[in-house]
Amino acid sequence: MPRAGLDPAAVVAAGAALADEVGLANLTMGLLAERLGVRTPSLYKHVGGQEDLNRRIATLALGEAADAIGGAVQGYAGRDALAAAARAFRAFVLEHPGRYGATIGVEPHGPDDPLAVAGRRSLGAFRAVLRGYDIAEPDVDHALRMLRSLCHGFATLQAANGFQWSADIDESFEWLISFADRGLRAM
Amino acid sequence: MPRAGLDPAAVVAAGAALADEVGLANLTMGLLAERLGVRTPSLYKHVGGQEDLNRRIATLALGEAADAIGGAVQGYAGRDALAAAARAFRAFVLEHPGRYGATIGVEPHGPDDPLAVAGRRSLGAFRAVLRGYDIAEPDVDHALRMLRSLCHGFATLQAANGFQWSADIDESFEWLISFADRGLRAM
DNA sequence: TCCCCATGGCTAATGTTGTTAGCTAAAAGC
DNA sequence: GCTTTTAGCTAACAACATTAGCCATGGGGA
Repeated sequence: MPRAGLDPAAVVAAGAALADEVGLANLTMGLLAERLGVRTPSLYKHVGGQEDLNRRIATLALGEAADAIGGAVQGYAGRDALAAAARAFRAFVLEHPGRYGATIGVEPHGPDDPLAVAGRRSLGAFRAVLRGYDIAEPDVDHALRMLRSLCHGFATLQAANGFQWSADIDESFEWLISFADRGLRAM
Repeated sequence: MPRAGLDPAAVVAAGAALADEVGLANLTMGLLAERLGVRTPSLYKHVGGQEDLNRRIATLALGEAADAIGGAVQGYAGRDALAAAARAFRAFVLEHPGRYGATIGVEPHGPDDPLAVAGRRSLGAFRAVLRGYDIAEPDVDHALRMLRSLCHGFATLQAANGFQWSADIDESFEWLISFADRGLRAM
């Protein structure tokens, strides 16, 4: 019985990668165990179960998304920052649909939940973009929600193949960035 | 053995209602059968299985959404139409989170799939709103995708309790409608 | 160096859920 | 009234998540 040398982080990382490959809905404990060269019940030594695994994948994903967006925005402001953030977000969702899907519908257990921390961090990356615009304080929260809805909606619709008809999707996304930029500058 | 008098439509309607009650993830064939006063395997006389049931619920939901939005828009144009459509859409998602959730990630099997027909119909309701603005033809598809992303993103984020912090959510949504209206009028 | 014990792996077993097979009685058509 | 279709049933099976309980590994202390 040679040891596999697993730990929670390795299990979560493999779970996230597998979710991206086969889709979150097809991520099964048995499949993940097989991928890790281990029998299914062994996973329970590292994660609490499927719900806990999903939570941890979501936390990982939100942290990675925050890094990706934050990194992309570095050195830019205004329209350039907005475009960089939006593109980085969409790229992340399209490259990692499984782990991003894990973030939908999970709620933090409290303000100290790592999930909540990662969520605030990724929100902060978007909030930084808004500092490049001249937005009155009471409007900032609304603008943030608008940006988030726009990016989340577009990326998830595309990931789910929700855009059926002809027009080019990349072009639509660039159009959408311009639309948001014009609106924010006009405030 | 008295007959229950079921048919596919009744099963799908009950499934949609149950999904709204307990959440799509908790919609189980056994629970639905119990709700209908029937044993689980009997459901398979009316629907092909869980995937088929989900598809049919999605089709129902898209049709209902199209009706709700189309009805709300009647007699309005421009900003009023946009606001009516957006509010009707969000109300539908919040009142029927289960059946709306069923629409996410399902793909039509072809252009004649009832799912595709219902999808085009609900899209048409949004497209009608855009006719009240002066938008150049090549921009219409992009604007449509923008509207859809905005409404879908906002409604699903709210349904998943994705908006944590303080600001009032209804107020944010109204703000978002104004934002979109200003942007569309400025084209 | 040797022992010990915490721990990560295993097998076996259980409960839940989706699904199929095959039977039977109720309805519907002639 | 007889036949045919069919909607319901029971029984059974397969996949999956999870728990219980066993045992070997391997690191830390005597």
